[in-house]
Amino acid sequence: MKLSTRGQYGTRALLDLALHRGQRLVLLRDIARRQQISLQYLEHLIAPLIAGGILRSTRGARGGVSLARAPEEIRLSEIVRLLEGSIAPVECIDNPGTCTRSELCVTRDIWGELKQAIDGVLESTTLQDLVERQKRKEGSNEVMYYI
Amino acid sequence: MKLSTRGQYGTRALLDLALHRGQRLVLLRDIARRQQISLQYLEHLIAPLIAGGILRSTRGARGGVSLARAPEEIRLSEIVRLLEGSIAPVECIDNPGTCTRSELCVTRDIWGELKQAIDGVLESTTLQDLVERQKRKEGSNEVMYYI
DNA sequence: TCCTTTGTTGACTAATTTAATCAACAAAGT
DNA sequence: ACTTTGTTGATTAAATTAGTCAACAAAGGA
Repeated sequence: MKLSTRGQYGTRALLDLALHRGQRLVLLRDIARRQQISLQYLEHLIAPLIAGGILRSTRGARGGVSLARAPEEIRLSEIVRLLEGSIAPVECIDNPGTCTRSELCVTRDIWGELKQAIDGVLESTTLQDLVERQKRKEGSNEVMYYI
Repeated sequence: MKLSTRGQYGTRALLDLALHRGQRLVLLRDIARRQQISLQYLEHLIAPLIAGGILRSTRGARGGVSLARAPEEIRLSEIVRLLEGSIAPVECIDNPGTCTRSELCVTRDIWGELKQAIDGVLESTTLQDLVERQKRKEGSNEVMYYI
């Protein structure tokens, strides 16, 4: 039941981007530095996020990335799904055909409820929620969001 | 965010045992057959359940396994923890020291809430709940619990 | 006592997944 | 042209998963 580094890093990267967006595009290099993620690894996490319509990017000098939508419109569930695939704890939730006992299996039912519980948290949290939490958390301190 | 076969098979095996317990001990061989799990693999899943005080076993002829406690007293959270380890979706929930940013990291906070949500489902479900669900589900039919 | 049955344990292995890195490329600006 | 920045595919080392093999331990029965 572990989240891989893809989901962890990807979420951190998007929060970092949401916190640092301004007039100009944000450089992957800067996100990588602030979040202590290897740039080359981060580049590979970016691709599915662009394909999924969460990120926009521009190449070349003065290029960089930006959110394709408002942070209020980006849910954690979407980020995790794009980077990790389905969050169903077992295969047979998404594909009942993979197991012949699916129809009568009550353990399957429970794993389905588990998936709903997970979904509840991820669906109800947006990038904006994380931004606000972060600002509230660091508010009184003078700390910046990992400069 | 996947459950491994250890957690899946282990839960199925314990439910099977709860459904089939009677006067005599239940044979691992029978559980394995009914649940379509290799006996040799099942044997390895049994060990941590015995160590964890969920199962009791007797060797030799007329031997077998039985629940060490009433099914009402066995929670899914315990089964999963014994077979899969911590259900925390990221390391830093259990060990904040593994990441230097733990204190100020709001993504960590969210993964903590995710863990709580998962725990909520697993803590609130007992083996007896699964037994009742199974009986209710098969009740009107004449189907047996995977003979 | 010896044999059979049943659970226990440790060693090993093949396949898969994870977490990256290397390297060539594409596009945008100067 | 040249530099900067993102894009993509190939490759790899390490870890994890899902088992199997095989020797052993204990209980009961003949």
